Amino acid sequence: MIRFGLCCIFHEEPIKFRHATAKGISKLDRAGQLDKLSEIALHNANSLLNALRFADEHDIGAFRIMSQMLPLFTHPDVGYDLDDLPEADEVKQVYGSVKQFAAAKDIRLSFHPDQFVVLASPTEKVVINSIKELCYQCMLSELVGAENVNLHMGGVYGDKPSAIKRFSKVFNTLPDYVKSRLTLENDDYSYNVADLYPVCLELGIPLVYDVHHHRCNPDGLSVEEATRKSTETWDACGREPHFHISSPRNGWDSSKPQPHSDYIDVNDFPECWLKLDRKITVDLEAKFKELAIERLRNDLQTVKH
DNA sequence: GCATGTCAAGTTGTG
DNA sequence: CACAACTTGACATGC
Repeated sequence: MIRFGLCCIFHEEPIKFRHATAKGISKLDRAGQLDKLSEIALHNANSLLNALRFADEHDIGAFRIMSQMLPLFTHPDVGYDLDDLPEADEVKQVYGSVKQFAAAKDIRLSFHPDQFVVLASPTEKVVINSIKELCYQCMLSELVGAENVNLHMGGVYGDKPSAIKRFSKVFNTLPDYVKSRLTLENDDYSYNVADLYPVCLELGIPLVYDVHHHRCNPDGLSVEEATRKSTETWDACGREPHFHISSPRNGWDSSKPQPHSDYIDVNDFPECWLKLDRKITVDLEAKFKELAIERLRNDLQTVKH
């Protein structure tokens, strides 16, 4: 009933994704830049396919794809189009294999743009860059068959309702291939489920419920209530609910419960998720990645809940 | 080789 | 006011 999701990378399994720095790339001439970026893009595409094979063999039903699959794609100076890469055809072919494999094995794919993507920002330039990044990730989502591109609302700027209004306004201007993939996740400082639920319903955006963030940043809702509200937003578009879980590295009593620990403490796993009589996705945000999934699965079976 | 400092980008809270 | 935290360490440089 529960499919567990792995986020971005592996801890022990030797499947690696490569990066590039703008500084390093800038030193090359344009042809050299595209050669290197192409090489990394093809490497990462093959790693993604290997990641899905691993997932299939280990009963992992979801995988989050790292934003840097195509490094520096939206960078103002060294950014590029997929077709600029010498190996664009090979890269696209591997993406096609990824899409086919994920569909055949029912592995749910998602993206999680990083903190620089803030549609609610009052700074126009930040919004423009954010939209550019979302267009990139949604374009890639189409090629590899990813369902979700999951966002945070971002900053408050001293006035939550105004920030949410700015978000809505920008959201409505986005092209369909972007709009149809975006989801909103409650965060650990600013926006909780109570804040996001109304705007998610209004705009038809599914709400990804992160129970760890909810515990760091409570809103008066119980875990059960927040789970129900989130589930409702997924039902509204006929899709499978998607949740996140992690455990605090320094324990719940510390002043900083936000940092993630190596594994998931089975006691942090909401009992109500086990009782939902339906298929759900739970991404594990834990440093030890595939090892954490194996351990949690084991703990859930052996530890009385 | 291996150590260590650095890396495009936003926003918030802590020490 | 610098730094860590956020979905993630890897790359570049210097010895």
